[in-house]
Amino acid sequence: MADVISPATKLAPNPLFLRDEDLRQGIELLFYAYRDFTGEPDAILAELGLGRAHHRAIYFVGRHAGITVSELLAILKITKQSLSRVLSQLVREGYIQQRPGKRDRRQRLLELTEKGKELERRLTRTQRERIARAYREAGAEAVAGCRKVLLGLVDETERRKILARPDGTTKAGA
Amino acid sequence: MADVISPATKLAPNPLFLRDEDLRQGIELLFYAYRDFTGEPDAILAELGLGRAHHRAIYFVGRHAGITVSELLAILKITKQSLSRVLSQLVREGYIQQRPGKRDRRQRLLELTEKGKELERRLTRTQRERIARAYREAGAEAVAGCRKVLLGLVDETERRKILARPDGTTKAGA
DNA sequence: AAATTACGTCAGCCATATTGACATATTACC
DNA sequence: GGTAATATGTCAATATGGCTGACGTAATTT
Repeated sequence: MADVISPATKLAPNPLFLRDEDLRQGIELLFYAYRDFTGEPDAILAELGLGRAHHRAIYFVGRHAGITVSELLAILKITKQSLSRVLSQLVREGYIQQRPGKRDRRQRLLELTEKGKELERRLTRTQRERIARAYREAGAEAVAGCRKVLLGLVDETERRKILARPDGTTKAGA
Repeated sequence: MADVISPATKLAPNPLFLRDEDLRQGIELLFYAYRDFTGEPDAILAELGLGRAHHRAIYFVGRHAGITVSELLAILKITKQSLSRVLSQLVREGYIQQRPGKRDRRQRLLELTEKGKELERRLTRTQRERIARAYREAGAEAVAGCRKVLLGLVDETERRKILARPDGTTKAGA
């Protein structure tokens, strides 16, 4: 039960659901799901001259109003230069608003403007509906299973953060 | 039961697992899982001067030996110009081999060389291990649920193709 | 006063995608 | 046999979203 994955072999007669074929199906399913999951918002964004990166920023700023730049960087795992470009465009075009932190005035706490919230809702709606449909069709039990598995795919160090994060929505820092 | 998603409202007292909060968790989980799922192979690829796009091509050519260019395009959903660059590099560097179709000699059937197979195994191994661990920890039932949900996220027209695809591995065309 | 932190920015590079136009070989059809 | 359609490739231009490295500034910490 310890060596469920026989290294570098396709013919491993693995027990259960851990056969090479099943794992490959998992890899592919994740690819297809992600591919189609991002398709609809991408189309909306393209009209506005924005890209997927903007969506991610808008999404997480909406989710954690008052988030700092470095916290956002930690979530997105990109460099500050990359984020900076995205963020400054969103500020320039009035989707996101910055205000200095109260406790630490070096910080620039981020929040969505009304325009930003509107776009966030519009973008997220398509994904929420897609997920809701999938959830509904699969049933509560399957959903619980899905969450378990997906969480297991995340780097271990990140897992705690994610579990700690939800509900900690209103972190108005100033 | 029909309008489980009340449009543009956060406070919808939805039944079950379909509350806004749950759906958002789903969105995020997918983001985190995908982010970390692609991290390891990306590092290997970077050393070789390749990118994620090369991985995808290698993966699916490995999975469907003898696949045609247009079939591969249909899976990846990118333009042929994009694929062309990736593919010609992989051929040039000896990871992928082309041979004309037997029945239709316009086709260039794709298959991995030994070098390509080696790289494919190396890349896929990290993902397979990650999935295997997640599966093992979550249990068979959760895995089944996960598959159901992820499949539900895929565009409907694609779903059939995916279900039809697995096992149809050996499509040696020439 | 000096070091560190939070953030921004400039410059340049690379990978991955796009569209549009055109070329070639092959097959299919009338 | 000639024309149309198909499978593939290619050239050129463009955009996006990452990256590294270096430097700057304001605020906080020590």
